[in-house]
Amino acid sequence: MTDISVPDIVISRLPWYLQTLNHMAKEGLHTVSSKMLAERLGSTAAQIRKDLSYFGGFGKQGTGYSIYFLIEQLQKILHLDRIWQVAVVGAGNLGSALTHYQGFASRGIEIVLLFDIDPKRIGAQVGSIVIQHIDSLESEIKAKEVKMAILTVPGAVAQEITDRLVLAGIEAILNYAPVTLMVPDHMHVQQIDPVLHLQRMMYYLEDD
Amino acid sequence: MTDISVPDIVISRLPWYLQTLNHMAKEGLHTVSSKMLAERLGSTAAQIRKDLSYFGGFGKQGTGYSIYFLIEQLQKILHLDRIWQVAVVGAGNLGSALTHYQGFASRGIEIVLLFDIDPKRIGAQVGSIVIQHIDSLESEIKAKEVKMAILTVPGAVAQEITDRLVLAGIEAILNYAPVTLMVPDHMHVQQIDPVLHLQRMMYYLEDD
DNA sequence: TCCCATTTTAACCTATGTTTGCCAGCCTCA
DNA sequence: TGAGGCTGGCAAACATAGGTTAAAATGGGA
Repeated sequence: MTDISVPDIVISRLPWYLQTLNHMAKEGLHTVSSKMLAERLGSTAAQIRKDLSYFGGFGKQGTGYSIYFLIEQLQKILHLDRIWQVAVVGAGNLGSALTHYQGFASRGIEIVLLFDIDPKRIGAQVGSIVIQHIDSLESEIKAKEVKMAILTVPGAVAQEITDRLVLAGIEAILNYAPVTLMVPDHMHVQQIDPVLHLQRMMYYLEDD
Repeated sequence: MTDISVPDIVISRLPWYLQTLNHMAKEGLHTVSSKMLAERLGSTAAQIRKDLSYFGGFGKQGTGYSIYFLIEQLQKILHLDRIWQVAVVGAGNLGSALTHYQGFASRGIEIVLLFDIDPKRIGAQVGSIVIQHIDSLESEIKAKEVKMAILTVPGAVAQEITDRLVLAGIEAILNYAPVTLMVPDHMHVQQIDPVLHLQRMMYYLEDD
């Protein structure tokens, strides 16, 4: 359910703050001012203060923010104080690469299911996960009560698979397929299409 | 150089429009109304009309937009009426998967360089590209006059590599590493971190 | 040929997001 | 212990983005 009281654009910046705060913590820092954080992020101090103030006063005047405390608070806000289980649909190059990705486990994300339609791939192991046939998508997702899915199937079948994910109880989809998915209102979708991101930047490049 | 006359948020939506228009063209449609396009995209008709009107009147009253003409115009605006050569830095799972990705060639993007630091990988072929040592990054990029790079190196070295890319003449970076890159003002960076996207959606999910 | 439904366009208005300015609290240093 | 410099939080001002409305153009059908 979408909490409209905090703008989505603010929510979208919180993981980004958190990422840098974690780096700072690793560097041994204990406190940070909004100004310092802004410089590191290429943002502004006012923006960071305003974003954080939606959730309460985390800072201390004259000092700044306790990095440890702020990380803890952001994790609570974003519901990161638990492990989130995620299903990957599509075990091609990209799906396999993502399943292998080290950055998930260290940040509270666990890939627990991996599906494909190609009989030659079924049963093969990617890391510690066995590739299952897409026929068991609904039953496995329901059994494990997985709420998030990563979609790395060809564009031609992405919508069809999405419909099945919705019926299986998935509530959030990270979509790598180059199509705009049509989903019910309660669903959350994030699009990751490298081509779209590159094209956006091409606009600003000189056309030699 | 950033053209401030058209908001970046508008630019960011154009590739998305283009993607769906291309799908519609493949389906055999010839014209589309802003209303129809909005329904397909989960956007609003007014927004689409307003976005397009920044660049001129592409539509016809009573009819809508010619899909073919609109695709052509958007391609011109985004500088897609040419092939863009891109370098990939980091030939791990993700870098290799991206280099293989079929969706680039069909949309005017050509991966022409692939770098890694691991001696065991140098010389290996990924598709039609040979992995080169990162020592030759600057010389190869300059020789080929490549302006865009995809970064799939570990977070720990991402900033260092970025600095080298900037000096080599790269102007736009698609960054898959889980760090916020610090770059000069004239550079364009797009961040693709699956964890950040997932975390953003976790906020909206019930914390069982 | 004329009328009506459709749809863009452009101007305007509303809502949303960002920045600024100010104040109060906190720390440091003399 | 007191003064001065930082710093977060808040509210108001400002800028930007989105939605609405009225007018004009188009095409189709009677």
